[in-house]
Amino acid sequence: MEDVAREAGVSRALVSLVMRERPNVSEERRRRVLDAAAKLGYRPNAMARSLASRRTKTVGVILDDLRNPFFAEIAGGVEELASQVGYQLLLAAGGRQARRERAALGALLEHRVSGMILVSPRMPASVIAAAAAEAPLVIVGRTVRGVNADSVLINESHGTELVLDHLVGLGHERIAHVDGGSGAGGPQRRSAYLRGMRNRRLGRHTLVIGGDFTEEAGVSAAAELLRLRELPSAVFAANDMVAAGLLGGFDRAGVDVPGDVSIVGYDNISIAHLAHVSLTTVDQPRTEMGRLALELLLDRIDNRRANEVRLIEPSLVVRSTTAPPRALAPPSVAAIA
Amino acid sequence: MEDVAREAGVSRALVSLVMRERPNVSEERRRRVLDAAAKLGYRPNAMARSLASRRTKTVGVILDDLRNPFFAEIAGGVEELASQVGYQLLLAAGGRQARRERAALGALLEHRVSGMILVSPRMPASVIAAAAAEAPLVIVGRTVRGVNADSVLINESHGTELVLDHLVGLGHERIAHVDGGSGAGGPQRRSAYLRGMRNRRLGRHTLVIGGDFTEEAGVSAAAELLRLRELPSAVFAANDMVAAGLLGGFDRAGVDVPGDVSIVGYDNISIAHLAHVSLTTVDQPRTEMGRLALELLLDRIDNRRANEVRLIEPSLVVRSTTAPPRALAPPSVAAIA
DNA sequence: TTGCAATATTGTCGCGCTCTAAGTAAGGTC
DNA sequence: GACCTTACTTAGAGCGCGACAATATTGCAA
Repeated sequence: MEDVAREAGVSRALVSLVMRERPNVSEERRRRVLDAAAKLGYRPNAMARSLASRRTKTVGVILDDLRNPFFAEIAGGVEELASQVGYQLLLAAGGRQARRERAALGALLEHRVSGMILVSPRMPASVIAAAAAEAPLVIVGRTVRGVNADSVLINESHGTELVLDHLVGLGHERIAHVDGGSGAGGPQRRSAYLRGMRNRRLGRHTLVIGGDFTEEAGVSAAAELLRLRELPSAVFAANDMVAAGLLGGFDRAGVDVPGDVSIVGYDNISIAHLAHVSLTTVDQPRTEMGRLALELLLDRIDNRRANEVRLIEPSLVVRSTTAPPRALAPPSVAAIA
Repeated sequence: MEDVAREAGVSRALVSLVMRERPNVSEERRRRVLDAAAKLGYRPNAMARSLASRRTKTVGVILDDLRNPFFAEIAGGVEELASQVGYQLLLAAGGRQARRERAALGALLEHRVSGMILVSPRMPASVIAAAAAEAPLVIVGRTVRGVNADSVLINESHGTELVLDHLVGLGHERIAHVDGGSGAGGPQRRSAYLRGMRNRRLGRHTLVIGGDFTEEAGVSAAAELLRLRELPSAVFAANDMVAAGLLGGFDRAGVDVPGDVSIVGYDNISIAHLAHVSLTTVDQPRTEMGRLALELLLDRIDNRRANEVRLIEPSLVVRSTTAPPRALAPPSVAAIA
């Protein structure tokens, strides 16, 4: 900085003012300083700047795994806004392990991030509460009671209701659910399914197949369903990967979708709309969720104190894996023949 | 740090030694210091540490877009290794725009990252060369001549050869290519296709449809192909998204895949293996690419100077979108009837 | 003329650490 | 008893800035 000042023939303080883009610097000096900086290849040191100003222009994001498109897209939303407002992104993955998440959390706090976004954290609430005391926090996809943080939540029960409304509207009664296990949204979707079935007086048709959020779970769920005396007329999968597994499993077994059985997924991942899949599913605006999370975080960095909870409303995307059940379907070509 | 030292009844220097996990500190003192730190909620300040030590434990990654699984998976590979070796990840997306990439580059350099990984950068070579002078650099998916950096490259022409071998082996001659535009690997695949066709004396069947790496490009390519007097017997798509678009477009037009036309993709994105897609495609080990890029970078940070180029060999994954062309296929059921 | 805002300078402190150099104290070794 | 080595302390400099505060220097209007 000294050198730049000398080169430009100005004071060190003025260089600092120019670098921070402060007002009240004449255009002429600004140019001289910038030219000198360019000539000398000077680049302000973000570390020194943060140390002196006690502010960093970085936010931390902790998520499960970048290779899961759901998380990657949320991170993409955060990144997009961050780069627009001049923030850097410090990213860490916890790999579904609370231990690794805590390590990542610690590292981000050592970097004195301005704030953090935790996406579906697995850590105990106490750890999150402690973190909230050290940096502004926004939590995505999980509720943590009594923590000073904002939340971005998906209205899982609404999403599930949309699915049930759609299927019941088509005439389905025997609607099974393939579970997502303990992953983000899994338990909520499951319990919303159970509740929704009861409320529709379909409790007797309730059927939950255990699983997780993988395609393999869908494949084995299909196998399990095929072993039943009678196939349900519709299956609500915990997410699209499971639905894809179901599709594959049924396809190989010669079961027609949606003729013999309707399938609904959850997430609307990019594959869902492909013609060969064309999966009816519940859409969640992931990029917007990331964006919103950072918006809330930036507000909070600017000293807003209220704990906001933003409920994201999912929507149903009807494609071609759902149809009325066999009994109610219009006579098929085979029947006519 | 002062406070921790006082609390633990030791000197400030010792606290520093403990925090840096240096040897020659007795277990007893180490415990006392760590306990005191925990009690006071002390956390070393990474900024101050970097400033004083002139080293940061952070690496920067610049990629196109996190919402593109290809990039997200590479980033995932980088992240995985980074967290294992105690490095932080500073991530920035360039959104396919050289301007934004340069801004991200500048920001990362201001943060004095230990090194950077550029994934398919769009920036001019001169900018990259300048960056290489400021920080260790590894470039993924692009060759930049005369730059002091390591590279991780995919052997695109080998991948393309695998595709052509496969299709020609099945008996195809009229093999069209849907282009990927100027994106990463696009031009290479295109020219490898042209060369490969010529070498196989199929130059007269060469047909390139313009496109980019999107599904929409695939859909409109399908439409364009359908307007021809005669459909090619096979189509080599620039990537899986394009292939998916082709599948959709052909499906809606009643064209049978692989009966009427075979389709090969490129990338082996997660959807490719789904039963309802089951796309024959070229696989690239993305996570390993990310991991390898960081390995090279860490070597380079430790002062290795040679410019290494690692060529990643893709492999062909044959699924069900490819078959012998109609003329050579065994008589169909319809023909028998 | 006085006044005053915008512009610029000078200088000093301190952010929270690392690093070096030099020293002390204890125990172990020959 | 001289000499290590290991464990620790003391002291200070300095990393590259930002944040003042105090002071000039300029126009330009009242």
